[in-house]
Amino acid sequence: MSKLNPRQREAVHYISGPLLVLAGAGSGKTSVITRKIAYLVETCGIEARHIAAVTFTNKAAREMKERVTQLLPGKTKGLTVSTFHNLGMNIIRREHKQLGLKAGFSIFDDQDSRTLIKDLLLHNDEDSEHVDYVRNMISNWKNEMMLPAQAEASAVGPQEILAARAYEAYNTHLKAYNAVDFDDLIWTPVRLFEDHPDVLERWQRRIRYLLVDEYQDTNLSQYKLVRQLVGHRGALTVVGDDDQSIYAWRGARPENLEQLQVDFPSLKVVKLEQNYRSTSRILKAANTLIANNPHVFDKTLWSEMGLGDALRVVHTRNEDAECERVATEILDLHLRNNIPFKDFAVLYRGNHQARLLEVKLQSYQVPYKLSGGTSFFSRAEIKDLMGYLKVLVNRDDDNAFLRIINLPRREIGPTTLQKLGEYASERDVSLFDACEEMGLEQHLSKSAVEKLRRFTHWLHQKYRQCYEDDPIQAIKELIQDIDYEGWLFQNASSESVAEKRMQNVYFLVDSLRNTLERLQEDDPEAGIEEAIARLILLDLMDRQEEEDDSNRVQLMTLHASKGLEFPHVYLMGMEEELLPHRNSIENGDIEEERRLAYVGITRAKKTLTMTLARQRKQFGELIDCTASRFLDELPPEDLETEGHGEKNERVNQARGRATLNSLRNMFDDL
DNA sequence: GTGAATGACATTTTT
DNA sequence: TGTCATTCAC
Repeated sequence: MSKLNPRQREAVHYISGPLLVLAGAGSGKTSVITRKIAYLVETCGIEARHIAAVTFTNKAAREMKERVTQLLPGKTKGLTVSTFHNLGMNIIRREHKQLGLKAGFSIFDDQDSRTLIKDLLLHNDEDSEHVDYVRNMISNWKNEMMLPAQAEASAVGPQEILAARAYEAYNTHLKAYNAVDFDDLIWTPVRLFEDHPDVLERWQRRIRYLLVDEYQDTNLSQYKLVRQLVGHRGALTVVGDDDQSIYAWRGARPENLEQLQVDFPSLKVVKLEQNYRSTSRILKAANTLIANNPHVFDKTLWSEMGLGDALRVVHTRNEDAECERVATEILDLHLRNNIPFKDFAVLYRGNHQARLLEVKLQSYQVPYKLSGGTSFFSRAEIKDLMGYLKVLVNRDDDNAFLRIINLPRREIGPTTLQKLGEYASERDVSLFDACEEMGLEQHLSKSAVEKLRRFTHWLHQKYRQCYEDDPIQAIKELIQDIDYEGWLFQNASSESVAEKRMQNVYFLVDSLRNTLERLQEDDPEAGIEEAIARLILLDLMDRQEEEDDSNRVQLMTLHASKGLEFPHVYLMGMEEELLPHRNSIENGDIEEERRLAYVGITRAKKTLTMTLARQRKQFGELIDCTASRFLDELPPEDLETEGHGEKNERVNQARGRATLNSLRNMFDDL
């Protein structure tokens, strides 16, 4: 780790009051946070267990933790470096009794929420078309800390009122299921702290210095949580960049940066403007572009990384030519200049743009990694097993119960479940408990009751084994008991798919064991239910991918690229209606799109190539495209345009062919 | 329970 | 134009 520059040092050493670090892209903000933690421990004598650093992603948290551990070997015991959601979960876990939650409470992920909302809407005879709309509304309300009643009171129009009613029902059901969703993980602690100052005080005593990363991405409830934990002490450092706020559509409030000055009149502001990532020309372009947005805090990035190449703007005939160009050029540079594939990243606005590119990369056998897409936890086999685990530790989770009750087949069909559901709601108990009630026999056939009880009885056994014996062994036996492997092979399209899925299942069990072991290092009392909850918040996919540190071209959306850097960046689809996106143009949200372009540009270390197509097939129709307004906002003297105007078209095609031929020859030689 | 047929859809998605 | 999810017939 290199020496800190004066600004960075100032940010690290300032501890006498609240501090806002405006950290431009690539200005070494992670270094500042990690060094500051080390400084607090070593120089200021604050124990690690009294320090908390909060980030948004697991990846950032992991990285930070690793770097702190390097700086402070053996002195990080008890240090909290976690995501907002993880912190919230820990608070809820410790205080669950006050909150009316039972120990093994379930955490509903996006998909679980969706399913529940869908059921609720159908149940009320509403069309289920608005599921996503309602889910978004509920999430927004929760982030804005509005209860269902408040939401309904402030609702405008029938659609919103409907959504607010669904919100009410949704919350009631969550409660009955002994479950919380992602948004609750933040908001529930906030409400708890509001109602119980004594509890808050306890947590304030525990967290004596708080550091928050990516502060521009905090929403209202996260902001509130930060304020509560900090109290009046002002022992707070937040790091953020208003120019990289690209999640406003998800409730993020970049205004929270400005709000700090209001909340803490003594706030000190430090700007980090030296960039250690990109060449001057790339930074100049980024600065020029973002200057078109209004700013509360002005900053200008500069670097000592040399002038660098001009930014290239490549016009192509259509999206096919665009992808072809990117794919062949990467392969060409790889073969000719020996540049490893992992030094390239291709960024785009929407996931669909990756499809054609994938085809092209495949045809040239260029290895690539597509990030985004289905996460580990949305995979069916993982959801299945998680369903079992959830019911195992939380019998009230009807959602999980319904997922697994007939999987694999136990000959328990919809009719049985319907009747069971009616009986359960009549008796006001969970489905699981309803199975065991004596009265059930009057509502269901003898054989149906028996099938249900065989299931609950079996699960009870597993439960006992979990808590009296080895939980991991119990889970392994559970998987064997239901012959999940057999079920996978029976249902998968091919053997290799089934094998892959079974591997995922083993991977999950393995991760569970690791998580449990690590938890028990800190707290020998930690049970399997804590490990399960922890796992839901972790994206295992990341780690699985990271393990094979492969040499592949990185493909991702602009959003996903935030926080990363690559020597050579391709920015595809620099067109009006794509970047800025059509919807954003309609809503007038150009500024966030501009920040998105800014984020993309600032990912590049050495070269940046922006591509666009003259024509693009959209929904089966051929559309003429206009170059993105953002291209006009870049300094022309730093751009090198290629393929613009009809005349050059033939030259380009010829060049494309020549490139291809030379590549073919090289392949033949190999 | 499965497969074909239809129809709606088509931004971004840290947890 | 592809994709997906739902639906219907078997």
